[in-house]
Amino acid sequence: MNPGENAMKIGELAARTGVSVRSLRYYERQGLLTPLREANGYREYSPLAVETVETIKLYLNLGLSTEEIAGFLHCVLKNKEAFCAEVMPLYRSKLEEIERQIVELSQIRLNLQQRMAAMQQEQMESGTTERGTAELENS
Amino acid sequence: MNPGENAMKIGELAARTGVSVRSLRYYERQGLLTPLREANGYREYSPLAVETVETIKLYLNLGLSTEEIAGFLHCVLKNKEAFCAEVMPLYRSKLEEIERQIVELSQIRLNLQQRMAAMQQEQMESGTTERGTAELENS
DNA sequence: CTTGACCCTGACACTGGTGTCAGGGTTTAT
DNA sequence: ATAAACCCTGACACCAGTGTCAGGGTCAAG
Repeated sequence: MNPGENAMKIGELAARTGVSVRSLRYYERQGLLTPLREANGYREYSPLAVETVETIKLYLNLGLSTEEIAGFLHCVLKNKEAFCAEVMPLYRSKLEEIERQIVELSQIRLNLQQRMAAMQQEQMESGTTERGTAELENS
Repeated sequence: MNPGENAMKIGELAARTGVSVRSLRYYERQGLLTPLREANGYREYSPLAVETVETIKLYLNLGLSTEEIAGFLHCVLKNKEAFCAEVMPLYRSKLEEIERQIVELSQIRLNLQQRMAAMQQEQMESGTTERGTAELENS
C-alpha cells in the first residue's frame, strides 16, 4: 500500500510507450517529466507517466516543440484542453505557421511541375533555341 | 584584352547577387563555384559568376541541396535543363518529397482545426464531464 | 605611416529531437 | 563470483545553410 507500489523503471516506460529511453531522458531535461529517484539513482515512474508520455507524443505530433508543450502540459494533464488558456493561442499561431508552410511548399510544387512539363516539351520538339535555365523564375 | 579584365572580388559578387560573402565561400566549398585566385590569394570571379550564382539561388529555392545542385550545375550552365539527364529524376523525387510534406502538414492542420473547434464547443457548453485530452487522437 | 575598407582561414553557434558511444554503477540469476 | 541485463551521466553527430567572431593579410587614399 505504500506509494511506488507498481512504479516502473525507465526501460519499462519506454517499452510501454514506444518512446526510446533516450527520448524519455530528454523530455525530463525539458521539464516534461519529473520521475522520482530510487535510492540507487534510478528513475522511478508512476503508472500515470504512461499517460503523460502519450500526451507528449500527441502534442509533438501536432508540431509543437517540447518547450511549447512544457508551457501547458501540467494544465492539460488535469483539465480538459479547453480550460487551459495557454493552448488556444498556441494552436492559432501553430496553425498559421503550418498554413504558411503549405503555401510555400505549394509554390515550389507548382514551380517543379512547370519546369518538368517544359522539359518534356523541349525534349519532344528537340532543338531550336539555346540556353534556358532561368525563365521560370522562382518561388 | 587579357583574361580577367573585368573580374571582380567576392564583395562585389555578393553585392550584385544579394548573396552573402559567407554563402559564396560556402558554395565554393560545396563545389558549386570555382573562382581563380589573384596573386595575393583573393578570389577572382569572372562576370559569368553572377549568372552562376543566380542559377544556384534558383535551385536552392526549389528545395534542392547544394550537394544535389553540384551534380548537374555544370551541365545546366551550358545546356538547356532539358538536356541534362540528371535533372528530371531529381525533380521527380523532389516533387514526391514535397507532396509527402504537404500531405503531412495538411493532416496536422486538420487535427489542429478540429481540436480548436472542439475547444470552442466545450467553452460554450461549459461544464459536464471531466478530462479530455486524447480523444482526437493524432496525425 | 596610419586609417579604413577589403580580403583570407578556421571555428563555434543555431535548430531540435534522436542515435550512439564511452565509462561506469546496480541488480539478478546462475 | 561472474555474466547479462539494466541503469546512470556526459558528450559528439546529424541536417544545411547562414551569422559571426578571432586573428591576421592587402591595398589605396590621405
